[in-house]
Amino acid sequence: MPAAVRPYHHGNLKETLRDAAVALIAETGPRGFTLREAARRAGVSHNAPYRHFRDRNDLLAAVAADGFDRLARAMTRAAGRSGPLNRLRRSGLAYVDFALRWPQHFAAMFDAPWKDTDYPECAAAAQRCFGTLLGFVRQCQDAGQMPPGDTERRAYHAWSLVHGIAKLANAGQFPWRSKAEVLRFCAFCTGEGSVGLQTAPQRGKK
Amino acid sequence: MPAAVRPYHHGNLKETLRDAAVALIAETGPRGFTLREAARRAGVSHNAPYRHFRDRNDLLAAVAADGFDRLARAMTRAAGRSGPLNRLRRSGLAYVDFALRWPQHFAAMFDAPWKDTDYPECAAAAQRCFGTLLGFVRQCQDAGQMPPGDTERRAYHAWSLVHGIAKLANAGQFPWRSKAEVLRFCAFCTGEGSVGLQTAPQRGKK
DNA sequence: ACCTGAACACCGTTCAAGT
DNA sequence: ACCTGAACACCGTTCAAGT
Repeated sequence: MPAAVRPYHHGNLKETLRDAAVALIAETGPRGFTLREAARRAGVSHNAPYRHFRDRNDLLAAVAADGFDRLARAMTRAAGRSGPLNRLRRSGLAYVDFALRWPQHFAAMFDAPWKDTDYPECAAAAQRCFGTLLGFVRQCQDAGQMPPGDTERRAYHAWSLVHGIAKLANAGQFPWRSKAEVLRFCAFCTGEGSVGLQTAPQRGKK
Repeated sequence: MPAAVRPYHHGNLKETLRDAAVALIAETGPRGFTLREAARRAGVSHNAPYRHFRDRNDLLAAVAADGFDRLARAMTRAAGRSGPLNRLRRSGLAYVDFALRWPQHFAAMFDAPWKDTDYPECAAAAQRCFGTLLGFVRQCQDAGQMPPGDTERRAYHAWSLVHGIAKLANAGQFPWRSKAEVLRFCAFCTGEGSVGLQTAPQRGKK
């Protein structure tokens, strides 16, 4: 057997399996994904994956970690080089865009049970992702475009908003059918001089 | 066999199965839930459920619809009889509280694939749930506590925020370990004269 | 109408065995 | 070290059959 037919003995079976899992999840969702089918696509026996992953959840965690890396890159890329507040908003739009573009990948990142046990590489990737957002919020504060203090909480606040939009959109709970409409809604939520839901100014009070 | 031993021939097998599913999901998560185990707990054969539910997803949809009903009731109850803005905030807190108290039920409501096919009773229950929120936003606008117009979008905005908080909390993405801390964060997000993320006032601009 | 048992084609996971 | 085949205890779903 030439090496081209069996390249899995050279150490890249792990990545091959992860990519097969990504493709499989993209097709049928995290629930439809099976270890045996991933192995089948990688051209190995149904329990070869156990040489590289503890169990099914461990492979899902690898998919999730890969997703967090891609998401962080997409946010940084989208932010560009404009003012801090616009960078924050654009990264939020990129977050929602990512979720709509790779709904299954997104589900593997947040709905999988990888918090049950320890999947350090996955938690680290998620932390890097949040760190990107935190940096943008800090820049907004440094530039006087957001109130000072509570930097972490404000970043978690921004994350919650875009995460909720992404999740509800993927769950089909919004009336908007196209991705463009959802992104317009996201811009609505983060626009108008706030990155949140506006209340009327408390006139006459204090 | 006395009726007490076999009460399932009288038409309440459907509810019994749904409650068994709820309990099962609460114990092991939506993924751990199986039709066969639910049937076992209900004391019927492993395919008796097919008399009442099309398939596994159909039973999950019944669980989800039940969850939406409970959530809507919890939000209305929590709102109480104070001012409109406080009612909106309290219902948001109740939303997050519900998600933290019944994480698996909440997952069945939003992560299950019941949007793939038609589960009308589930969609209707979700709509009633959103309608509660929409009513509170409208009352805020009528009382001049939120800017007029875009009522639907503002309600979806509020929903997105609390949904994101609930989801990220249940995914273990927040640093806060206790429910009380998460609820305090939720109050932080919806407090301070806004129900969203504050940006600094655009001084000097228009 | 409602429920049952047997059957089919799948899973995840384990284990002894091969190179 | 890395991979395989057989085996175990599960699934969801279908179908002919029972009352």
